[in-house]
Amino acid sequence: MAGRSALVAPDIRGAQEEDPPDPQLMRLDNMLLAEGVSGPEKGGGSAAAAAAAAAAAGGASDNSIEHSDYRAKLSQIRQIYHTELEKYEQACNEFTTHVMNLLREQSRTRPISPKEIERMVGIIHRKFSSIQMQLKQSTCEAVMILRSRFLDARRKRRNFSKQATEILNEYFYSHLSNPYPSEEAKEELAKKCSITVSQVSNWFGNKRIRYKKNIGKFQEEANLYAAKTAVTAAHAAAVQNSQASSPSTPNSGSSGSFSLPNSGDLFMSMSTLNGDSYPGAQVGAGVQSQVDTLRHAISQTAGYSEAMRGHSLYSPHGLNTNGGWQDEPAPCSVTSPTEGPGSVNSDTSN
DNA sequence: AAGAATGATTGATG
DNA sequence: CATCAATCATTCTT
Repeated sequence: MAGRSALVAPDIRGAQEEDPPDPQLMRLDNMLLAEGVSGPEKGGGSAAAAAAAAAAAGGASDNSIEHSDYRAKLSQIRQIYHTELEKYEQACNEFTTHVMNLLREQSRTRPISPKEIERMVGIIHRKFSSIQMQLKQSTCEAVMILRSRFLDARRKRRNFSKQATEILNEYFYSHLSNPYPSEEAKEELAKKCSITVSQVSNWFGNKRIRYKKNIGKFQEEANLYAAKTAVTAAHAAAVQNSQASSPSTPNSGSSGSFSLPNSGDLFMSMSTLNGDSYPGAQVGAGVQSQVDTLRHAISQTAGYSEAMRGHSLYSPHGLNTNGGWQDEPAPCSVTSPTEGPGSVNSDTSN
């Protein structure tokens, strides 16, 4: 950061930057330079740059909006700074000439030595340069505040777009048994949602915690997204039997649409349905994942009754009662939600 | 305006 | 280093 302090402030136009090595002033100048406030004039491009950034953003608007906003504010500060500085210089010069004229007039009636004049001018300049220093200081302060307000992304955060949250939720609920996307998956999601990878990580971190915190709140969302992904995957199949699995009116928690007497039984029936819909052939891993999501939807809905209300012993999927997802033992093991917390691996599927 | 939702940060932990 | 848990600060919803 202290790289280009080479030609710093030998003179800034007015050039009454004092000879005394004032470290404070040096620091202020350095910072203003580094921040681009007192740097090269940079054309009149403040608005142009902001507009270009905003225009070029197009799809990736999340990051550049903050930046353009920040830059706009910064250029505003810069403008004020330059205006004030110029004003001060002008005032200084005017005042100096004024005093000089006065002295010259007085020199007729009084002998005034040039030393005295010099001293007067020096006093005036010192006075004005102290004012300049105040200006610089306040400008630095403003820049610091601006930085802390805009570069600290915690402030002025923007919610992700609806589409992005949908994509993230789809991934989360379709990988509910192990919602830990790999780096590649994170990159993919980031690209799809036009957010950064760390944002994806943040989102998953928050989601995991908050899902685990109270699963009840996420019930409808869970089976909604699970069903949605399942339908999306096997779109042709679900059309015919829309009565059975349509989540179009599942509101207000009443388990009417999804009420099922025996979870295992319904799971089986759904499975058969799924397999049936797919005309044989490619019944590979793809169908498996669909079954997975469907199973999640079903089990979630099934466990809605009151298992997790008072007692938090309802642990769906790999979710451990102690917390933490803990690797799912088998890719295909069905953890029936109606069972007690004791038996986790009910392997016998019938 | 109050409270919920939400994205980001921080400190602890293994 | 990634994750969890708590917390902050903003935005959305009522």
